[in-house]
Amino acid sequence: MMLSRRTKYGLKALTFIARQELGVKVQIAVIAESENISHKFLESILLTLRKAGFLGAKKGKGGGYYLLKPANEIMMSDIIRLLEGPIAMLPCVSLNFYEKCEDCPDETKCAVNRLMIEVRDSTLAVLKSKSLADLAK
Amino acid sequence: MMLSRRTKYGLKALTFIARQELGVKVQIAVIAESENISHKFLESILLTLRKAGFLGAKKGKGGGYYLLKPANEIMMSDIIRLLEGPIAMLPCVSLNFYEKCEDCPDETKCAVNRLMIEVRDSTLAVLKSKSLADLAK
DNA sequence: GTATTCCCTAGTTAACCGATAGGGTTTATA
DNA sequence: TATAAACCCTATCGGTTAACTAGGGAATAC
Repeated sequence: MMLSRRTKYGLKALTFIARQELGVKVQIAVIAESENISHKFLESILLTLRKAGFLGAKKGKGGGYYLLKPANEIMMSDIIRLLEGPIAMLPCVSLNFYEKCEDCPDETKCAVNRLMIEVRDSTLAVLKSKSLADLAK
Repeated sequence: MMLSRRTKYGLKALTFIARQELGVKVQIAVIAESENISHKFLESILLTLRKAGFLGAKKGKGGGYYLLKPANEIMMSDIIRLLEGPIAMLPCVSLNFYEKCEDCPDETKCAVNRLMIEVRDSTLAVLKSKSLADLAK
């Protein structure tokens, strides 16, 4: 139910980067200090975001991270799926990470399944409607 | 982000009980077998639900668990708060389990905070509108 | 060529989840 | 009143994961 620090830090870092002028490179150390995040931990989070294609990175002096896409095209649902995993609260209602429940013979008859589909849809409606640009405002 | 088995089993058990005639007592063993839940684990879950006032219990032969309130007065938000804990995805946006973030100097200025408030509200809207009677249907 | 900055793998520690163990207590009923 | 049925309660444990931490490697600007 809880958001991991990983995701929370990732969102904060992205927001920080999105607030810079377009194309400006931001260093891990700068974000880490400003947002009170462990440097090394943040490093691994930004690496994940880079590998997934949200961030670009430049090494060496004057290097740093920068957005690869306009902030208004980076949707919260995508970031959270990447850093946190499924948005659904049960594997059996996950759109992107579906897994059958062991204990449930027929999930179409499962009351919990039905409830969690509704929760998923309402959460997804929010996360799909919010972009990084909204966070940075 | 994920719902614990504890909560899932608890919801399934409550639904099972709610489907009985009013006042009928249901034994742990019956629910455990029907829903494929470990007997001992389910025992501890039902105990929690009883102590919180959702279930009554009768000991001895012919005993079992039964609802203390009509199913349509038992709201999902209350059950999930009891079994799972906070509905909010960050302590700093939790209504019932609020905690300040260590890393955030001012949460009114925190973009993640604002986003998670929206997620919380939309989740809560669903969970407050659904009762055990809806699940049992 | 050296300081800067990101890249990558692996390890560590603490907490937690799901489950189990093993009794104790109450109650119905013969 | 003996017995079996059923819930009550605490403790423990193995496995997994989260949140870091360590330490070096590779690219780049100057």
